[in-house]
Amino acid sequence: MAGARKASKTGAANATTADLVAVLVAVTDGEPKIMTIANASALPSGPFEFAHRSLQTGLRAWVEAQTGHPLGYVEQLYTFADRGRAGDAKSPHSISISYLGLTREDKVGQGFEAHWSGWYEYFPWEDHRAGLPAALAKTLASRLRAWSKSADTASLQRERWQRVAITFGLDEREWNEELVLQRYELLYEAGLLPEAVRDGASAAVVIPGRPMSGDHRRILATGIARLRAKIKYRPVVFELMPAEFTLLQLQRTVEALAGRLVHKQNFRRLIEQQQLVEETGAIAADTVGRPAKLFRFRHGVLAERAVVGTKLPLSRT
Amino acid sequence: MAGARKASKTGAANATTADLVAVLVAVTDGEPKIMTIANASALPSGPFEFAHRSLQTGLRAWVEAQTGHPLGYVEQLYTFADRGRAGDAKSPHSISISYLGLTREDKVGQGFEAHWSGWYEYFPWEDHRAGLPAALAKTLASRLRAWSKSADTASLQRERWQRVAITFGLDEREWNEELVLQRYELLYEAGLLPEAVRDGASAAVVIPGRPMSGDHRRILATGIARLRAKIKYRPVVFELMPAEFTLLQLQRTVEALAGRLVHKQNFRRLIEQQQLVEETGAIAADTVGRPAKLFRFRHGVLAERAVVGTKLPLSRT
DNA sequence: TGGCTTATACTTATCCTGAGCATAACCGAT
DNA sequence: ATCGGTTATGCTCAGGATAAGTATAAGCCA
Repeated sequence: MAGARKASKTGAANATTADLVAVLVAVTDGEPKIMTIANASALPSGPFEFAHRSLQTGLRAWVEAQTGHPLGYVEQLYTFADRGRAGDAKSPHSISISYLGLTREDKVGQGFEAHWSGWYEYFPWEDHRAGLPAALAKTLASRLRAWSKSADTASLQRERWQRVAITFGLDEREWNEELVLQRYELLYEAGLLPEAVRDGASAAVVIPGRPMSGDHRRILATGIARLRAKIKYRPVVFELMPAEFTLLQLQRTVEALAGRLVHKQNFRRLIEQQQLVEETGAIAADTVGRPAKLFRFRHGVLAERAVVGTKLPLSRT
Repeated sequence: MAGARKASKTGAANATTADLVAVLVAVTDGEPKIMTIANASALPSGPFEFAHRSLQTGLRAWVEAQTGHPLGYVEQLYTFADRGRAGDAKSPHSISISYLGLTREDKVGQGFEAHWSGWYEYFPWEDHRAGLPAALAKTLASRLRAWSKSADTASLQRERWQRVAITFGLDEREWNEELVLQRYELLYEAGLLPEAVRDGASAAVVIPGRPMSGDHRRILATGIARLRAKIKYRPVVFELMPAEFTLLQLQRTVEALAGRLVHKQNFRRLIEQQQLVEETGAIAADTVGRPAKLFRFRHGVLAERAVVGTKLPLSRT
């Protein structure tokens, strides 16, 4: 290794600061929420310090200090450097290491300026459960078309529109709920977000959706995308559920995260055939309609199976 | 945000150094290779510096400086802090940000101490294409069983063995090629790797497989795992292929990465039905047996489709 | 009791996957 | 020219998974 570093002008001059940022998610009454601070304009975060034994313990310390909420399930999201965007070429590099955490919502304790905010406040265009509100759909499409048209050459214009159509599911294309980050970045590039204007884009019209400080809305987009992808192949939804739940509650949680509706009967079949849950024997109270059986997550599956599916035609011989 | 930091004891004392590490992969003649330096004992790496405009440009600069090889396709892998393992509680935190890169192998230029090493040298137990060599299989199983038995209580022993059986596909379980990192970590925990002994494990017997300095073998495991997962749902294999190739060459590359054999006819069907490739019209020369058609990657797919499949029973209404 | 709501069971057509058989096209040795 | 070896390529077939919808059950309330 020593040899590997020869070309480096090493020294304290290259020190950086590393920030830990948390996207902490819960779902309550069919609405996905994220833990926010600073008047709902930022995610819980803080610098990685000496005292922290690891990145995760550092993150846990910050989240607890800022929100009073202990972290349960956590996974790393992405790491990025903040310069270029901030524009200050002389400041030391700053790195953000982001994490996704899953819990159940509970009261925010006294003395904390934290609270739970609905994530669709920040990404109204991501909620397709009831179809996109006509007004928003119209605004989006027209602004994006205008942006496409503002390219210099005809071929660039076509290129831009194709990208728009794919990421937003326009022109007969399917909506793909996982492209959260791509949509955010496209909107940023098109100058349609307050963050873009803040960072120096020519002040165009801006689109509905609450901004956040720094790169936090981008980090949130990364977290939503990861979660939407992950619920499809790992049983992580259950981190967001109470100990006992009905299949409809489970379905509503999934729909809240995915931003789309699922087919009820087929959803049940999927859950049951994978043996992810077991009946508790109890029946849900306080419901309209026929009462539903209560289920609990079969924690055994975590031990029994490692992953689900392959997409390669493996050979058995 | 300012308010969010109140609890912090800020100051230069919390500076860290960030290292960029590359897992640069190529496949030649059906063998996966990685770019190594320092006598094949380390991955290309170097500190993130002032001069670097972004993490990726920093990485590219280091890899080119150390190996002469330009980076093509790159994606971020994982970020981790090095302390605890290194044990030095007083040194400033050091963070490693790792990346996966894909290319085609070519000559390493004069004056570079870099070269391409087969990745199965570091992970002999990961190559299941010809079935695991009987000797290695026997060694592994017996050492792991011994480790399981060395737990204190009977229930802990069972727990350990269940973990072993799942990650290594023992006791009638299926081998899962994606669990590269889990297997590495289990072997580390069991004290069966030179790295574990180096880091202070009681010096037990050690298992075949070349170690690397620092956390580099762990990073490599992360890279292999990511790549094995990714080839199943994104057309990244083509980054490793020449411009024109036969379907068998493509298959051999996939098999090399996955460490398993695939069913030939079904593999072709899969590739063709997804319309990932198109015929060039040419025919492969210099072959035994019936000559094969040459294909090229249809770059169009990247634009046409964003992702492949969902696992949710989406509703159409 | 009828109407509303949600739960749950089944059916049907289609598509995807794993596995294998059969044939085609080339080479080299006899 | 033919046979055997080798790889390429086409095709079939059964079983399982999926998408979509129909039908029935079991509560509540007016």
